[in-house]
This record gives sequence, structure tokens and C-alpha cells, in this order.
Amino acid sequence: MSNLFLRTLREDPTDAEVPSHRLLVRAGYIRRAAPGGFSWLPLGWIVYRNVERIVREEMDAAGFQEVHFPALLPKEPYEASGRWVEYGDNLFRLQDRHGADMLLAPTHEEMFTLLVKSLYGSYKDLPLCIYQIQTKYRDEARPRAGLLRGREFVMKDSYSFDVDDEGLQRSYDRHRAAYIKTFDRLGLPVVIVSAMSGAMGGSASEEFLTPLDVGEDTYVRCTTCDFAANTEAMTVPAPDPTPLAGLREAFVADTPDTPTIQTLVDFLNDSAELRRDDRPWTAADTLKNVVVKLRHPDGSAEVLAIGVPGDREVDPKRLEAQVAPAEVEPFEEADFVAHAALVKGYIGPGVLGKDQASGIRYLIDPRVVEGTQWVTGADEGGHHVLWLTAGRDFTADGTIQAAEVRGGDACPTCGSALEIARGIEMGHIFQLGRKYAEALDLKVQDESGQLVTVTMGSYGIGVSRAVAAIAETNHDESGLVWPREVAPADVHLVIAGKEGGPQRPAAEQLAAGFLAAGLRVLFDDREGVSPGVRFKDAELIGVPTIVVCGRGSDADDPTKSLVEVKDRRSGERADVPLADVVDHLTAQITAVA
RNA sequence: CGGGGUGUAGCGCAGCUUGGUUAGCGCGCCACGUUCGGGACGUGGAGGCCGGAGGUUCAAAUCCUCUCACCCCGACCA
Repeated sequence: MSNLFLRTLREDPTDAEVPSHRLLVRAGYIRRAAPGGFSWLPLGWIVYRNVERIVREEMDAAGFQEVHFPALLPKEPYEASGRWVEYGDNLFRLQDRHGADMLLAPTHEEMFTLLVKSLYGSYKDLPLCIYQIQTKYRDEARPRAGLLRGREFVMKDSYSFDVDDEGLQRSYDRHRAAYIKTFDRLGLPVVIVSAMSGAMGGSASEEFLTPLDVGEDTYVRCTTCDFAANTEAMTVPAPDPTPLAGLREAFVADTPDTPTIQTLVDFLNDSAELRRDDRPWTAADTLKNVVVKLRHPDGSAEVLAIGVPGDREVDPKRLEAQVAPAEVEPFEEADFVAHAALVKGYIGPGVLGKDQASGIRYLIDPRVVEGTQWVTGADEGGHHVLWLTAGRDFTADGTIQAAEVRGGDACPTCGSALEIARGIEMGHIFQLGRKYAEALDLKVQDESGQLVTVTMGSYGIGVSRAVAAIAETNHDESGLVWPREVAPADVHLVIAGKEGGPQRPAAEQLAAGFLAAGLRVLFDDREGVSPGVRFKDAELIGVPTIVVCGRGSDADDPTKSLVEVKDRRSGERADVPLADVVDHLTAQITAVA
């Protein structure tokens, strides 16, 4: 360590909020170099490469082949796929000296597709899975949390090419299995959730989320069966319809001063004529109609009304996911003026729908099935309709999965309660289908000589993000606690004795012994550094085993003198004779591995 | 892009309201000495375009305008 390019910080950097960012900076692993960009210092770079190595080994073991593309690319392939426009402001664009448009790749579907197209033309060439580990660029609206969300980051991206859907499914399953092994080796807990495809396009996709409160994704997981989904992708099933015969007739009631759900419910329960006989009215009995504006990619605007049970909000993320690529904009006062049929606070299904007075497209929550009865706006100030019945008194143009998902909601598979949690996306696997192959005309001949469009999958792992996520899930108050396989060293060797004492020669002898045994050593041989500083630094840096040559250590008497072996994670200490330490540790480490 | 906060030495901060010494403090860094199992101590040092540009003023870290960057909360993603 006396020669190591390292300076630990005694205090937390103020611009770092999340533990991984704080500790990686404090312990001298990374350093901010640009907005959303970090430099790797020696310790950090060792950890990074360990993570990269594990990912690479698992990809290779799965039979995928590594290639490497430039990050700086011409725009044409991305124009062909439509992503030059679709990616929007998140794309780093630049021009070369000739004025040609270039980009820094956010991911490489197009380039992989074109590469395969340029070399392969037969079904006999497939299936094929190739990958790269490469720096990606995304001009994020808000880089944050250090390495967890940068504008420049390293991603392992794989692509599969198959002739048919069954092949795609097999390639997808192989990746899924390889990912499970990879995250297991990285020591990262992951929950596999079904997800939306977003800007990638395509059909089925799953995310590998590491459960973390600092994560940016919200997911639900069933407490009994194995169902799990990103809340964006959660599909609420429609209950069975109720027969309409004999259901109570709807009527309009005078409900003055009830612009909100709560005031309405209170009013109904306080009213002798309107209250229910069986139980009090609740917000869940009301049908809330929310109006938004959609901005389509071609710039056109559309008004959309969404009907959800009144006890639930419309979840903006879920809504965005459903209407993508259109963007959601708020419906403002001026818009109410332009749409006279909509009475703010009293909007009801009576005017909503393409065939109705407003002509506005009306989508309802799947819970609003035929035969359900609602209290909802009567499209007239101060009035609501009671017992308005879906399928009898109104219909919608369709359903939409936009109502918020809550902990305790029923699992769509088994009906048990769902739990809700936050996580960070570590990996994402997509069945792209033929979107890119069609856009870029990737076809192969099948057995009968027919040209068929190739079907693709794309699969990503956030490699640099994984370093942060591992730090995030492996630390305590004192510092980092690396899993052995990604740690910058196996042993952190500390001299704790008077300068000029017997500890230094003992430690030097030990260091040589560790190296000879194939252990990676971080040797704190700094002079004039007090023991307290050494111990604090060792804990901050987080190497899994800390060995202290202290009072009892003397190289001249290796059988009697003792060194302390401390496990960073458990804090367990053992005094081991100097002569036995190397064997003691190698045994311990191989036992774990 | 909207809302909030912050930019002063490598790190953490004070000074700014009410312009006026040579811009301070702690940590870290350098030198010498003491110390040596839980972030030691003394003495002496080095290190600043006070985020940037423009303005007001005899005079600006301090007041005004504009800008840039960072952090947090919301809309996007490995």
C-alpha cells in the first residue's frame, strides 16, 4: 500500500447520497470525472475487472461468442430502425468534420443485426448468440447515485439470432439460465420479474432486479407462488362478470359540493336516502375518470379518459408504459374549456367514449367488468350517478392497465397477497422478435430455399452498475465488505506494532507466503501510520480477510508467535500461529469456494 | 424538462444578511521530533482566478444580471 495509488477519505463526500457511491469514493475506488462519468482507481479497477471476468466466463460457458463494436457509430443504421428518432434526447449525437451525423451507441441491436446480415445467409448458420462488453452512452435526464446510473457505463449486451420462435425461446432460456448463474456468482440477489419492453421493442421480456430501496423500479412479488412483475408490467385480471338481470337501476342524485372522492363518500354515507343498507360507501365504490393528453411520436395530440376505482390513483409509470411510444401530458384548465362536455370533478362515462358526446377515447380498469355498479360523475356540476352499471348503462372503448398497484393486491396467478418492493435493474432479457431484422432486412434461406426473416433476442447486464450494486448490498457502518470473488484482494495484511519492531519482518514474510500460495494480498506496509488508521482503512476498503501482525508477531519465532485473522464480514477473530496462517487461509478460502 | 438545495484548498465547512486587513477553520499533504492495537501529539510549511461571465462601486467571496456544474424530489433506463 505504500506504493498504491490510493487516498482514503476520512469524511463522506457530500455529493454522494447512496451508500455505494459514498463508500466507493471514500475508500478510493472511483472518482467523479464528468457528469454521470467516473474514473476507476486501482482498487476499483480490480473489482470492476473481476466483475467483468465473471460475466465473461459465464457467457463463454453458455456458448456465446464475444465480439466488439465501436461505440462511435454512423446514424444510418439507427435511422433505419427508427431509433435515431425514438431514442430522443437520451441519444448522444455528434457530427464529424464533414458534418455527418454520428452517435455514441446506447446499445447495439442495429450493428449486431447488420454484422450478421453481412456474413450469414442460411438457416444452417443459426442459431447464433454473440455478445460484447462495452461502454454505452445515454444522455440521461438525471444521472444519479454514482455508478448506479451514469451517462457512460459498461454493459454486457448479447444478441441471439434464430430462424423461428421456438429457436428464439431456446436462446432466451439459455440466456436466462446463464444470467441466473452470473448473478449468483457475483453475490447479487436478484428477483426475476416480467417487464415492459420499452424502447427496445419486441414482445416478452424479463428484468433481473436486485432488491434495494435505492432502486428505481417498483415490483410486486407473490408471497406464495413464484409470480413477480415490474409494476409497470403487472396485468390485473378481470373478475368474472355478474349477470345484469335484477341489478339495481341507476339514478342521478343531487350531490352538492362533492368535487373529491372523499367528500362524495362522506356525503353519501351521511345521506338518509343515499346511504347503503348493507355497508357504508367507500372510495372503492366510486369510478374515477381521469383525463390526460397523449402526445404521439408524430406530434399529434389525443385526449384520453381513464376510468379507475376511486380508491386508486392512475400510476403515471404504468400509464406511460401502456401508451408508449406516446407521451402523457396533463389535461389543463384550457383543455377543459375546449371540451365543454367534461365537467371538472363530475366527469362520468355518460359522455366518454368514441361514440359519446365528447368523442374522447375511454379506457377502463379491468376491474370495471360487466355487472359492476358504481358511483360516478353525472357530467353536471354537483351531481353523481349511483348504481351505474358497466355493460348495461355504459361501455368503454377498451381496458387499460394503468391503476396503481399496491402491496396486498391479489396475485393474478394464485390470488394470494402481493408484496411490493423496490429494486435496481441489473439485467434485462428481451425477445425482440423481428423488429430489427425487418427494419434492416436480415433474412436467411430456410430448408426449402425460402427467405425468412430472422427472429432476435437481446440481453443486457449492467457491468459497471453491478460493481455499485454489489457495494450497495455488501457493506456495513465501517465500510465495504466484498464477496471474495470480486474483492480487490483476498487478504488485507496490516502491520500493527512499533516502527522498527519485529512485526514488519513477520508481515513481510507472511506477504511472501500468501503470494506463493496464490493469494492476492493488499499489504499495508505504510510507515508512520498509526494502527487506528490502518484498521479503519482496512475496514473501509473491505477485503474479506484482514490479517494483523501485532504484539505477538515475530518472524524469528514463527511457531510460537501469533497473528490475528479477522473475517471482515462476520467480525470473527482468531489468533493463529504465524507458521500456520497461510495454510489456515488457503483452507478457509477453498472451503468457501 | 418542472420543483427544491448547494458551489470558498484534495475532503468537510465558516465568512455573504450589514461590501472595506494579507480569505479563515478542521481533516488530509510536506519537513523535523515524540508516539506506535482503534482515525496520536508538538513545531514549522505548501496549497485558493471564493464555479464562470458581465455589471454596480473608490472598493465585491459578499450586491445585481446571466450562465455553468453538482445534489435531492418528480417524468426516462443496464
